[in-house]
Amino acid sequence: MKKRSVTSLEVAALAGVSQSAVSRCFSPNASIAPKTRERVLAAAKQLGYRPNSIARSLITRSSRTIAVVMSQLDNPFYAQMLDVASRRLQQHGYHLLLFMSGDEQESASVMGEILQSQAEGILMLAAMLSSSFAQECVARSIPVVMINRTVTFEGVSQVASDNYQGGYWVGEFLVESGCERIAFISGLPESSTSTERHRGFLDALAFHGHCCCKEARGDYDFATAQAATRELFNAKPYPDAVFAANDHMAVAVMDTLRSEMGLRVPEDVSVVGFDNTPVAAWPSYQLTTLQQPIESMVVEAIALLLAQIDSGNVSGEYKVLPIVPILRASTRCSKTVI
Amino acid sequence: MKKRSVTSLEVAALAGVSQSAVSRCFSPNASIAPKTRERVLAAAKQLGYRPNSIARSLITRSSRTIAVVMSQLDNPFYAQMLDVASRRLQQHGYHLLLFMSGDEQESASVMGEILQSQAEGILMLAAMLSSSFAQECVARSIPVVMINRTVTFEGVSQVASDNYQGGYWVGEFLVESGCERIAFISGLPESSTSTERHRGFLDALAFHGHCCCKEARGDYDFATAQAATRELFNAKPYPDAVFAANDHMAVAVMDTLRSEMGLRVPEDVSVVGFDNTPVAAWPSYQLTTLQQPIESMVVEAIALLLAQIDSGNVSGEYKVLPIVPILRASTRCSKTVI
DNA sequence: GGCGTTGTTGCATACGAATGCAAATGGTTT
DNA sequence: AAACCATTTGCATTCGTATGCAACAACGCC
Repeated sequence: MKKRSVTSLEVAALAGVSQSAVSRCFSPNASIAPKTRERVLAAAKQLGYRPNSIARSLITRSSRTIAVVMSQLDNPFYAQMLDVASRRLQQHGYHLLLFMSGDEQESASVMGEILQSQAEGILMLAAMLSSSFAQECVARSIPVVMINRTVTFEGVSQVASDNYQGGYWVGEFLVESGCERIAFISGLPESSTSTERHRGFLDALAFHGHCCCKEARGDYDFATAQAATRELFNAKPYPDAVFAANDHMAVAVMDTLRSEMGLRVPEDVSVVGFDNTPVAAWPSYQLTTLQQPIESMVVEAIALLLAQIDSGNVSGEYKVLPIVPILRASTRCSKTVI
Repeated sequence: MKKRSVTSLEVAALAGVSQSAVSRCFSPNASIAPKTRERVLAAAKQLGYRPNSIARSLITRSSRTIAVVMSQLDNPFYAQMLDVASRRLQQHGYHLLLFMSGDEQESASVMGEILQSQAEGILMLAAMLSSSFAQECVARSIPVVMINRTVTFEGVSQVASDNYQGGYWVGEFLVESGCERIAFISGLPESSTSTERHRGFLDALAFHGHCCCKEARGDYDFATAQAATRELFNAKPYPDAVFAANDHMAVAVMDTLRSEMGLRVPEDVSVVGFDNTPVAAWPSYQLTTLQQPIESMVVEAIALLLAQIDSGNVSGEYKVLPIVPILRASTRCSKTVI
């Protein structure tokens, strides 16, 4: 059935050497005479030989593969992370096995696949990890790094941007720019990013003697944010500021305010988002938002993974990276902010 | 160094059977007594055994892996395709190995990696394939399917939406809605999607006795489209319609017209995009555009791949899927269009 | 009870490359 | 020419699982 591929043995025969010699030609630091090497490479080229990395993985017991688990790809923010992760892993000579995991049960089958696949590390991009699999990974000393999801399992590493600080900054900024009735639209309640932003935000308001006048729940997507906006603005007095837990929703808020409520941004309502996605910079929105250091987060996460793979022992580390406020025209500004 | 993982041999020892019996418990349709199976599964569970799919791949000579090559993930259109592809492959029991390939030289190293990885099929999402690698894939009977990139190599399959027809529709529609000075912003010149759209568009204009008043080049991204817009509108008489080769650019055009030129859409200028990305539906844009059947394209591409893998012989097939016009408020409409 | 039939099981081998070890090679020194 | 060393090479084994084949058991049938 399957077509036989060219093996090192055939190359060896053609070059008149042993299979070992062929192998040594394709592994760095191996002892091989330049002349032999040349002859072998010529034979390999002639036959179209490529080392079979599956066989190599089996004998060396290292797949040089990292599994990446994601829950959504429609958010450009995570798509960009995947982009960075992919290029970065390629640079380090690792392959990237991609898995999408939605509900609980799908997640179980995905984790099963990953464990069988002999991936050497797992990168979770905004995806959840069940406690039992976390344990199983630790038991097999497979490092796991979660990005933007907090979890309390022993041995699981985390990289996150400082969502609390970001939320705090928004609260403080809106108060200082003179907003009085400040509303919040959350993301998925189970996502720690949303809850952290929320907590920081409320703490800042409280510190300045304010409180959050209204809250609604979104799902990080356009439609729910639109519904949330209608809910927030269903009765006067309207909020004069809305903090949405991500840009995607903030943009939905702006669109809804303008097209359905006839309100202006920022004159009538200030809007703040989170993520600094490309859309936030578009002239139509000019959204004030917080930039997560996407690239650094991914780079840091991969560094953690590879370090743990190299050292051989998994350790639950926790990195928090600072967030940068991006001030644009979707918010009133009564004073200069650093 | 490497921690030894639990093998079928250890499970066999614990269950008091041979290694073969353990293997048979984990392969469907194998001959195994229910009682033995139960005993083995219990032992496997106790030890935390998972079959090593690398060893399995080596002996069965099938990796059950598809390599996906992309050039960009910042375009949500392709991110969505990847999403669909991933879930679909998972359903079929295949793994997805992701590669990003930018320039020529990177592409060569990526293709080398793929060939070594023993992937059973290659899906190119808007990425280019060099002639030599196409040949090498055919020689190894590895099926290759390209989505939205045309290529003339023997044995390489293609799935595309009917870009020509889409472009034709736009040309016809703009003429019929009374536009007089119709401009075009292209995508990357080497992408067949852009050239096909362009060709259909020009043919339609010509058929109706019009021509394209001005053209500019974009790169499918926001910034270049903005530059292109400035170029198109640097002198009067302004175009009264712009067809951008994708939504991303169309949105950039609208933003630039509104914020920099003080022009209204669609009163002063009609704008048409391509792709029907989520942004196109946002209230601020209400972009008339053409919807590519993303899901069908990917599903079709994967069906082609798997069929060729099963049958064992690669064949260069070519599928064109119809495109659906989505009429929104970014264009004037002087007559009812189907 | 002997025989054929069906269903299970274990043995042995294969997949393709990496690598420890010993043998062989080649060059240099005494 | 012998002895020595450094380098290169081949042999044999290994990784963990699948599978053809033969042995075997259980069972019903004549």
